[in-house]
Amino acid sequence: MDLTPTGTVILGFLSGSEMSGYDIKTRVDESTRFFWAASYGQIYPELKRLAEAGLIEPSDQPGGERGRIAYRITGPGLEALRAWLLNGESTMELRHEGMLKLFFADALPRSQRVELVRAMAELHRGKADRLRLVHEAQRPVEGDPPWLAVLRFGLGFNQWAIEWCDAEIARLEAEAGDDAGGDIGTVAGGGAQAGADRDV
Amino acid sequence: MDLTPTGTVILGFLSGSEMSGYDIKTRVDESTRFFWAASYGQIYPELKRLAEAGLIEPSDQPGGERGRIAYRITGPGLEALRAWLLNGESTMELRHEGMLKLFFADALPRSQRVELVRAMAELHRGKADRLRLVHEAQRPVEGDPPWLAVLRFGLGFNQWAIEWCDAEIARLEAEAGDDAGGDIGTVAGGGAQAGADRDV
DNA sequence: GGTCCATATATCGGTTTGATATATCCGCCC
DNA sequence: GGGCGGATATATCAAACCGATATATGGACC
Repeated sequence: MDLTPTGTVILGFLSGSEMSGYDIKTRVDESTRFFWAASYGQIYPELKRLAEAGLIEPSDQPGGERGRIAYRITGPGLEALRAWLLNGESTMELRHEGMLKLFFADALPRSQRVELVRAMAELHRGKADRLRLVHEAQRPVEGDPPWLAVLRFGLGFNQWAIEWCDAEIARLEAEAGDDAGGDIGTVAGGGAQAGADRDV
Repeated sequence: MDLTPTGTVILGFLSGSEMSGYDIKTRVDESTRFFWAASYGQIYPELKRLAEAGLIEPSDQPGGERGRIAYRITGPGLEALRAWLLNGESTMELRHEGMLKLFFADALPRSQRVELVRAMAELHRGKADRLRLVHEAQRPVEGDPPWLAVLRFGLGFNQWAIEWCDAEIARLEAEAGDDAGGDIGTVAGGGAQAGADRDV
């Protein structure tokens, strides 16, 4: 049984406690969202598939609570989760629109490039703030659980990014000061040729 | 005319020089891939859409070179590119399987958690190495073009991540040394309950 | 009794991914 | 000159993913 990424998220959460699809989506949005998102459109079909495969099962809890179906993980489910945790694979994708813009920024006069970096800094500041809130909201726990490390990673990354942006802004402004008028004269049209042999 | 993300990548590259879909894909893979990927399945249909919208046009270069169709950006295309660059939006998505695993790692005995972090370190080391190669392959240019900043960002991020992993490994190992035998006794079964109120 | 919000499942169009099919051109070696 | 392999080039597909929204119920509050 090969797990889809969404499948691993579901099993992961269910390994903690019984949950409905709605619960899972809520928890994802307040936790893993920062490095792994999931939508209803993925979660509900995947719950059914996992149940069919016997990795999870609907918990028959008493009392008709609306249409709610809570699921719990089964033995094979736990096994599948552990197998995934230990399979040694580990992908990473970054999708960063600000970086993309910066990459193509030689179609832009120099004075406006710094704006792009400023917007990036703003973005990372926002993420860091939210993570800080989450961090402060934690009740203290003993033993430094794994998810706390993950939170530290998110916070650290965004702080690093903020510093990078600030340094870059400083560089750009210094540069603009250097080459006299470089920030007003370069502009449009030239941009179309300038990057012809761009090749990062 | 609202650009799709892939559309902006295409316009961005074409603002540098004429290219075919194949060229674009190749350039993406050796550059923007690190923070923005694109596949054939996106590029070719998007080229047609952009051409229909008049933002790019097939360049009628002499000599039948196979089925090759190179495109060049038009005036409206350049305008659209600039508008996108300046629209102030900037999303960022991280998809990090290693982090996801770490988040759910209390289903795992402590001794094995460190393996997850080691795998992450390996991943980032690989990315950093490749970026370093790209960096060294650059012919020197005057004036520090924007894409060089982007390269520095990628390199910096991965280096930061490596350091984070190394620190985390050290922490985990120290911890394992602390609570006597903590790395052999905890194990399976307990994991299923341990994370019940996980809430990053 | 009515209003509002949280809970809960379901679905949809559009985008992205990753792999693969198909075919041609070009250099190279025998 | 003939055949091989690799680079060039376009096209397509199933599966996954995303973001938004439709629909409906339960409970709280006034």
